Amino acid sequence: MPELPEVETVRAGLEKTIKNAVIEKVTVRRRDLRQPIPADFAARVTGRPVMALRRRAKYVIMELDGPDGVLVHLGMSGKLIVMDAEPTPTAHDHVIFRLSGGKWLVFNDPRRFGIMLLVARTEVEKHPLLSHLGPEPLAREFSTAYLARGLARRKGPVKPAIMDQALVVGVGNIYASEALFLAGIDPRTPAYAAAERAGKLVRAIRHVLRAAIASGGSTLRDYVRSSGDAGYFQHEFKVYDREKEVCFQCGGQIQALRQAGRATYFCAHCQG
DNA sequence: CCTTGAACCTGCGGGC
DNA sequence: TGCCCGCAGGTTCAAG
Repeated sequence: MPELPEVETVRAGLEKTIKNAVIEKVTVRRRDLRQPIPADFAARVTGRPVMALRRRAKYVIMELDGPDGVLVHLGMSGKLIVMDAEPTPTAHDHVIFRLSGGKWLVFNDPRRFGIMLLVARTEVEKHPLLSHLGPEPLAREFSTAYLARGLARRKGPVKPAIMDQALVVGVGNIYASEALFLAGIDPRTPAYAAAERAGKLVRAIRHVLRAAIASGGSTLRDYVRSSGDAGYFQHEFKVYDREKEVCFQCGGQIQALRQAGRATYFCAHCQG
């Protein structure tokens, strides 16, 4: 469910509402997520202030006072919601934080593909879950030359390649299709053949991610911001989830296909 | 290495 | 109405 823009929106919302709050009490209602929440999680987090909220790839890191940070991944269906009153626990509310200032933070994840772990703050980048990650798409490191090199050694189609978090992080199934449309690149193009248009693709990826962040992300089914509000970038989709609809650019028909098990949307006329 | 497909799990919508 | 199938903003693992 969440790609970089959604995770960044959640991070920013948490920063605004719970930064500097002290974690007064933690209730772990269910710990069997993609990786189990450690047995001592609540004890180690209780009593500590939230000093900063960071994001790396699709992970949120709540940095605590002291050596640790809470590493959170939302998987496909995870939510982090801040409330002003004690929540009545509902199905799939796995962790509930009571914070100073009368705030509550709820981690809800129906499919349980998410993660909530404690990691040493200085070791975050070295953690096995994060150590293989490529550059942030909005950072300088993600340059035309870098992407061209990365694409050049791949034989498969360009769309799954840009979704590979080892090449570049944060691009998921929605924004991969959208970025390729903006760059005018057919998603079936072999990655090595798209390498010559890497500059265009870098700009398209950055542009679509920035625009989506500005809109608070995309709400299709269940993604919501930490305030509980929906995002609205879904109204800006050019191709995603628009099979058989009219291409806004050429009037042709948007097509769908399946690549590496994921739905891909594109306009065959605009994307050569 | 790179690629693909299956697996993880729950809920929802469509077709019959 | 109810059931079965397929599908969903992700990641990891095995196997080719």
